[in-house]
Amino acid sequence: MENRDLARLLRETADLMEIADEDSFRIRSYRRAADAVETCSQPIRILAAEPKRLLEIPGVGKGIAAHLTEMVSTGRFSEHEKLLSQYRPTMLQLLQIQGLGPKTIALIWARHKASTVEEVEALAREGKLRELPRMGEKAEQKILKAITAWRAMSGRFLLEEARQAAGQALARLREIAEVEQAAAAGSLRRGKETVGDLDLLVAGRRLQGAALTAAIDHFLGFPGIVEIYGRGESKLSVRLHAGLQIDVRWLPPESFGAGLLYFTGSKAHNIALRGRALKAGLSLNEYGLSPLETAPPGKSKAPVAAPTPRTLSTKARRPEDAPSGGLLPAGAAEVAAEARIYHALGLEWIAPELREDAGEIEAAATGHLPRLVSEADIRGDLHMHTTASDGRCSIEAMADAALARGYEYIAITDHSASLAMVQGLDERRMLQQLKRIHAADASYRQGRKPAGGGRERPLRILAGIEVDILADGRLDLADDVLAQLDLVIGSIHSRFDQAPEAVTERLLRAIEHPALHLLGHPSGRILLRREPIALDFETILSACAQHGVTLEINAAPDRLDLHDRHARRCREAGVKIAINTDAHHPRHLELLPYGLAMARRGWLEAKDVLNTLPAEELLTTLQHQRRAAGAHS
DNA sequence: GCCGTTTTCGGCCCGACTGTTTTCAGTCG
Repeated sequence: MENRDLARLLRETADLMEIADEDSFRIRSYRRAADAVETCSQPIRILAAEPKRLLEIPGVGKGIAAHLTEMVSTGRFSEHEKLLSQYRPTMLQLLQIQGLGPKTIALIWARHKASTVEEVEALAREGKLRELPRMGEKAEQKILKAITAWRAMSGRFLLEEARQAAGQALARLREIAEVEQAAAAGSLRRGKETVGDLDLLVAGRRLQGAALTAAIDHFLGFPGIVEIYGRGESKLSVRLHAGLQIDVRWLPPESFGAGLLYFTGSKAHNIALRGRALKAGLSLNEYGLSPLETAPPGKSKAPVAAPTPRTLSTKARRPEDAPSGGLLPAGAAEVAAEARIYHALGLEWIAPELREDAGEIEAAATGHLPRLVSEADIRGDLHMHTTASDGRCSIEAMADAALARGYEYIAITDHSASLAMVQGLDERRMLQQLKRIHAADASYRQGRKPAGGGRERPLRILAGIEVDILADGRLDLADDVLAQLDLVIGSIHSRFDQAPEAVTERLLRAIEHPALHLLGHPSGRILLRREPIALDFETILSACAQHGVTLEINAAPDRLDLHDRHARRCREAGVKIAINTDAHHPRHLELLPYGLAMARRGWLEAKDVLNTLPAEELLTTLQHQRRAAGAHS
């Protein structure tokens, strides 16, 4: 059992304990232990050989250590099984439905013996839920709506989960000597925020006959595989225990570029490309680009070896400029293979994130593709938490991590008091925190050596806060304190189930506040559990333009709450975007590629992004922004 | 459950918000 499996079992047990109405502190211990196990740098199954070493993990005591030892040695967890026999595994799904909590689930189970989404849905439709205490027609409707939203999300996986699985599966494939090329295609490569299944492509000259059979057998030894859907001439289809489907296809080496292009999609992009090929008398499929059957006599049917058209030769992007921001670093050879096809169609190579038939083909034909923002453009992170609220580490630890990444600045933005669960900062504690940030800034701006080596560099540490936007649009921290901060992020932390008009109104009032710099959760869309709310985004956008407020792309994989089409509208409206990781731990800075993927899908260039500015320019911009807003109000 | 300790128990996780109330339970972050 890997750490992630152990953490999952602990979390599921905690969820079931909640339904069983057990002690909340005990439940919290299970969740904390799950976090600790998941982030533990060493495999628990190794540590478990010496039980003392398990106790060294913070959050793991005698009780949890015994549970871990049981899981590692027997592959089972008796406490988990006991709760499951008492309740039902499907209740874990019910917990994912917005508005359905452990108490309600326990009540529905006690009264109706209903434990599946379908059963609860039926009860709601029959008007039977309203008969339960403290439930009414409104609550029933809300649950039905939440079930619809849940259905839309289920069966899809967060980009992060898919990328991890793809990384492991690709590593397995690359162990095979005959595999010369291997890459992930599909929506993962396009950087979509959720992924339905994985498409992996492999190619090798000797990958046929007995060698192919042996290669497939080797891949089937991949530990996560629980089911084989199909094993055919050109494709293998399996399912992992988490439910994710992986399709592996093998292609002739000369078709690898065409295959990558074809299986990366999107469907709309492929259709448009094929149309363009047809007009040029060519046929495009997953094996290559070739002259049409009906082509004029004399033309061979051999695949077109496509030279770069002269008209594009000066503008064509070098493939190495292109790879997608680090999320899935594509090999230069693979990109070059794709580029040959694009060039043969009179197009520049198009970054996978843009392939939606949303104007990218026209732009590629005329040399007007955006120069997409990339990891190297980002100079700092403007949204970070520390132990002052729910972060795990000190200001200095976060600063060191930023320094190691080569950043020029960071902003420390802990939660404000309304987020009581994490002991958010009230005015008094914010002022104390401000002193600490100023002290750290004074020290780091003199220059520090990054932990991993390298020359001494200065780092600016900005003082900020993530304030809560209350239901009436007020910010939950006094104006005189807000005025002392470099950066104020406003986020909504409660009641996303308000009517969209009410949430829009709430955001508009916050945008008008002279101290607000950045709007978090700007589209009311937290990926993990919700469908987008139908906010009046255009009105929000023009208010941001008027008041100089920047919108945030939150790179945490379960956030990404600014949709790519919103990002693109920001660009058109001249409203800046900040791409932040919302880091609660130094490691979270590595999540930047997820935010970048969203930004790139929204066609953003470096100039559209606030945190590509050099430190001094950024500070000036933030100060100016406050003055402009102040003048307005 | 874990943690810390003036060591074996007491503290840890609470405010905003809604829908159902007629004073508050349940959910969320």
